[in-house]
Amino acid sequence: MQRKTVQREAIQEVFRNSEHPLRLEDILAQGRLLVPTLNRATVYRNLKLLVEIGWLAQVQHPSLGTIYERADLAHHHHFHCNSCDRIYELPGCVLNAAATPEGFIVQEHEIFLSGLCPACVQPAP
Amino acid sequence: MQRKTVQREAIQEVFRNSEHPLRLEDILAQGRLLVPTLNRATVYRNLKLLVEIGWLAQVQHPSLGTIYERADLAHHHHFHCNSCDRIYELPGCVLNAAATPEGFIVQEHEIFLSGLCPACVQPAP
DNA sequence: GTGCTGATGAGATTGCATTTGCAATAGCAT
DNA sequence: ATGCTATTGCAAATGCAATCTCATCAGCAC
Repeated sequence: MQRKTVQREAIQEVFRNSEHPLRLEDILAQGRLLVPTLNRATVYRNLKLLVEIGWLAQVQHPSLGTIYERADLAHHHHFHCNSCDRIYELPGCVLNAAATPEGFIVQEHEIFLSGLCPACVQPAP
Repeated sequence: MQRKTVQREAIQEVFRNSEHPLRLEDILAQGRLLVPTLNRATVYRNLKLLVEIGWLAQVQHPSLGTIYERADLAHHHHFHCNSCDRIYELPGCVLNAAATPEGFIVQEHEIFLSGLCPACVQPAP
C-alpha cells in the first residue's frame, strides 16, 4: 500500500503554502527548503501519483510548459506575469458564452493571459 | 540573396490552400503532395524564415504543440476537434473584457477551445 | 552556358523534459 | 525489534522536437 513519506508530505506542503500554480523547478526548489535531499525524479514520481489520485491537476501552459495546481480549485484561468514570471490563478471565467462558435460543441477550454501583475505595475509616487 | 525554391513555394501553397492552422506533420504531408522529396529539415528552415519575414505566425498550442498559421489573419482563437483532430480558427474574440482581472495589465492572451466540430457532430437522420 | 552561392536532403546531433533501473533507505504492520 | 516492500536518490536512459553538418543540387546574375 501507499506509504507516507517526508518527501511527498513536503511536496504537498509546498502546494498548501502556495497561492500559485507551480512548475517543476518551483516545486523542487521550495520542496528542498523542507527536505534538502529532495530529488527531481522523486518530485516527478510524486506529482504523477498526486495527479492520479486527483489531488493535483496538470496543465499545459503554452509558454511555460507543464504546470501543476491543486485539483480542488474552482474553475479559473491563468495569468503569467511577464515581469516577475509568476503564474496567477484568476477566479471565474473570462469566456464570453455568447461568442462561442455556432455549430461547435465546446468540451474544454483553456485561457492564458499574460502581462503585468499588480505587484509589477509601478505605483505612482 | 534569397532565392525562390519549389520547396518554399510548396509550403506557402499549402498554407494558401488551407483554412486551418497546421502542425509540422501536416505541412510536411501536404507539401509532399507537391514536392515528394520535401524534407523535414527544409520545412523547419522555411517555417522559421516565413515567420521571420512575417508571413507566418507561430502559436504554441497546449495540447498540440507548435502550430503555424498565416500572419495576416484578424484576431482570432483556436478550436481543436477531439474527434477529427483538425484545428479551426474562430473569428473574433470570446474574451469577456468585463471579466478581466482587477489590477492586472493584460498584454497578450491565448484561448484554446476543444470539443467537436460541426462536421463531427452527428446530424439527426 | 558558366560560376557563384543559397538551399536542399539525409542523417546525425542537440537540448530538454521526463522516465527508468537499481541499490540503498525508510514506512509500517507484525 | 524485524521483515516486507514501497520509496528514494542517483545516474543513465528515453522520447521527441528542433537544429546542425555537409555533400550535392539548383536559382539566378552574368
